Amino acid sequence: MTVGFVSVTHTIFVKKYQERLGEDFMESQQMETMQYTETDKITIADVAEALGISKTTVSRAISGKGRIGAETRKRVMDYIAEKNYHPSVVAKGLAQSKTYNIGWVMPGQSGMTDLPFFHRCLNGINEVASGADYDLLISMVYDNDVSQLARVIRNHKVDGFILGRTLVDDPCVRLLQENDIPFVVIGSTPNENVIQIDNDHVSACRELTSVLLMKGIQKIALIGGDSNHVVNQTRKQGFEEAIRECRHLVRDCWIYMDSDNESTIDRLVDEIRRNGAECIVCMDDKICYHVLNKCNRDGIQIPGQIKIASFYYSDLLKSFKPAITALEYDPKELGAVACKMLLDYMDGIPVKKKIFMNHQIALKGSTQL
Amino acid sequence: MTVGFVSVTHTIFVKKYQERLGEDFMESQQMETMQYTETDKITIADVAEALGISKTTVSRAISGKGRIGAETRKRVMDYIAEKNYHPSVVAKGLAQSKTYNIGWVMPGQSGMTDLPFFHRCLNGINEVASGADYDLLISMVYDNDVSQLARVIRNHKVDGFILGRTLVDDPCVRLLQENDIPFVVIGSTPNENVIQIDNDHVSACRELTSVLLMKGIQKIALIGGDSNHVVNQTRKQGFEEAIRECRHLVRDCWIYMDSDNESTIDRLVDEIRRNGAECIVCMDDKICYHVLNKCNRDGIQIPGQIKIASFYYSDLLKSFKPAITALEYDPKELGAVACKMLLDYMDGIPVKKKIFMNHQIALKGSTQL
DNA sequence: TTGAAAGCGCTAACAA
DNA sequence: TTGTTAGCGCTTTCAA
Repeated sequence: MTVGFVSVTHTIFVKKYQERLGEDFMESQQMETMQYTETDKITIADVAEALGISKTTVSRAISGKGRIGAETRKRVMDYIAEKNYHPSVVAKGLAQSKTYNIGWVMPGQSGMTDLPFFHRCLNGINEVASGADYDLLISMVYDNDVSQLARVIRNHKVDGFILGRTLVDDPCVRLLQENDIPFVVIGSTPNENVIQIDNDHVSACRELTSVLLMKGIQKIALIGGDSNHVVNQTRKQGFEEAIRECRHLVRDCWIYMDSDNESTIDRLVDEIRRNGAECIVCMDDKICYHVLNKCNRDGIQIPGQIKIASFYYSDLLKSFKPAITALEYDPKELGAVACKMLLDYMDGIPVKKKIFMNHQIALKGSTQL
Repeated sequence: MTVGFVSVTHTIFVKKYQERLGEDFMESQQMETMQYTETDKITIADVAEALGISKTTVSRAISGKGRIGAETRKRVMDYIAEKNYHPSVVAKGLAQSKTYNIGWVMPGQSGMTDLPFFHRCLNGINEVASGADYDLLISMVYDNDVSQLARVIRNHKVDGFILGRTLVDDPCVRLLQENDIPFVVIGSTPNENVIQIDNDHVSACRELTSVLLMKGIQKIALIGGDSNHVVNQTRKQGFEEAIRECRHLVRDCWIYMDSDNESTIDRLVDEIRRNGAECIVCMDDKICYHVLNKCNRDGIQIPGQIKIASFYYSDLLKSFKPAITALEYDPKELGAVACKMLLDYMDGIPVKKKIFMNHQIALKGSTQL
């Protein structure tokens, strides 16, 4: 074993789970085992028989659909409460040609920054879905590999989908449209005929940028991420609109897209400072995070030597001092509305094609004059 | 509108989605709407009829179970390929009293640090689950509110569960055991009769700590998180075992548990330095992250003035210089093995009660002498 | 107000 | 090798 910068592998890390669970591996593990045996459940037929009534009546009592005598209803409800009976949603679904599942599509290779957003969306989605007795089924897509999504579709496991993110030319959207499956996307897509729920990035970014300019910042730079993501396009647009509207206030303006990796950002911060910009606007929390780290490392004072703002706030930025001026959204609401829309749409209710959510501009110390 | 440290709310942020989707809100949005109409799908009966054979035969051709003539089989396969027919897993499940779903239980209030771990687990789980034509159903639990889990259970929507995390006295574990549902946990629990897949935190932490001591560190401090989490207990144990085994090398040793919030950590770092410790061992990535930030802010040199190691490595620590000495695990493998175990267990195959995964110790610059 | 019967799309004895 | 029949657990006409 050596020490220092050398990585020491204590135990080998290479076996795949197929081999892992082979004889050798199992032998080396603790020996005690467990074995499962089924226990059987009570059905609607059992309830009907016990009460001396028909399955239909029981069904009616539970679902509340159709006429039924108040007394009969009470007998059924009391009995099932006592026996702790709960109907099988799967069987109900089969009879109604529904699954009571909705598919949640998210990237398989998400990183530290997207995950909290998705997770908050999920909280909102889950809240309204479970309220309608729907559950969420995960399908992960890897870049352009939509085979997992395709599996869920052809297996008829869900009634509709919610996409957590969209690309400019999104293969999931195409697949879903070809198969004529109901879906909504969180985010925006140029694709027509897609139900979209999004923050109003254009307005939000325009507003924040305008505020900065009106505060007196004359030289401003934007560092943006992957221009293949729709959200980055719209943020860029908002920034540009503000610049145009306030052009009398602007002396210099720089825009760098596709710059969301650390080394590029480090380089850009240097360049931007050389150019004499007063403020760096970061297109998202991750970019901002790297910019802030770069400034910290180099001892660049914020807001003294450079002002910083972000078009997206997240926990990543939470522990920086001074606090960061940023746009704030509510992903949980986004998810909740998306799910409600999908549910309505699946019920045949006409829904709007595009819904914009509200935002907040939080001006903090990082842009103080 | 004011500027500076004041938070400015541009658009109101308070309406709940119920209201949001009410008349007023809808009116203010873009008017174009969409409406969904069902299209119907082909079934096994259609295939059978078209081919002039029975449903059973078709079923046999597809499932591969039971004897069937090679030619008949080919006719069926060709026809369904042509018609792009795929059997309904839901109907199949009903007939077999299975759902082909497995429940994925994760905390609803997860933060930046747990999420990447869960997500990687999910990648592994998903890989083996979909290989067996199973899908993942999300159930979120909020602290001790397990009502979402209870819903999924009583609706009979899954065949088994995987828990992404366990608490010392976990209400999910209790609920699942009471209902006699198959499940496995990722992580460890003192609870007997629970199938557990975990990293061997005790050994790993013992090994890393020993290495540090053998390198010549004599005064060492541990900052640990919530002692209600099993994983934190086991990490503490590993640390203590190493201290005991190497007591001839140790001059001073401090252990602080339940210290995973920023302000506590800031205070502890000060205290630990006053005590003259040479090395801070952080129980997880989040704690380490805060320690590193504190050191950066205060200009404390690493490893010159203090050495830092972490019992858990994650992307959070990626961009620090020097690189951080840490234990490295493979969450995807953890998930994959967990899922395989669950599947076996549900099939009635005896499985080991406890599986330990391997780890790596990566010695980097942050602990260099 | 209640029930009988058919059916959702598939599997699994049991026969042939 | 193939088909008949009876479910899986629920809903939904249609009659009574």
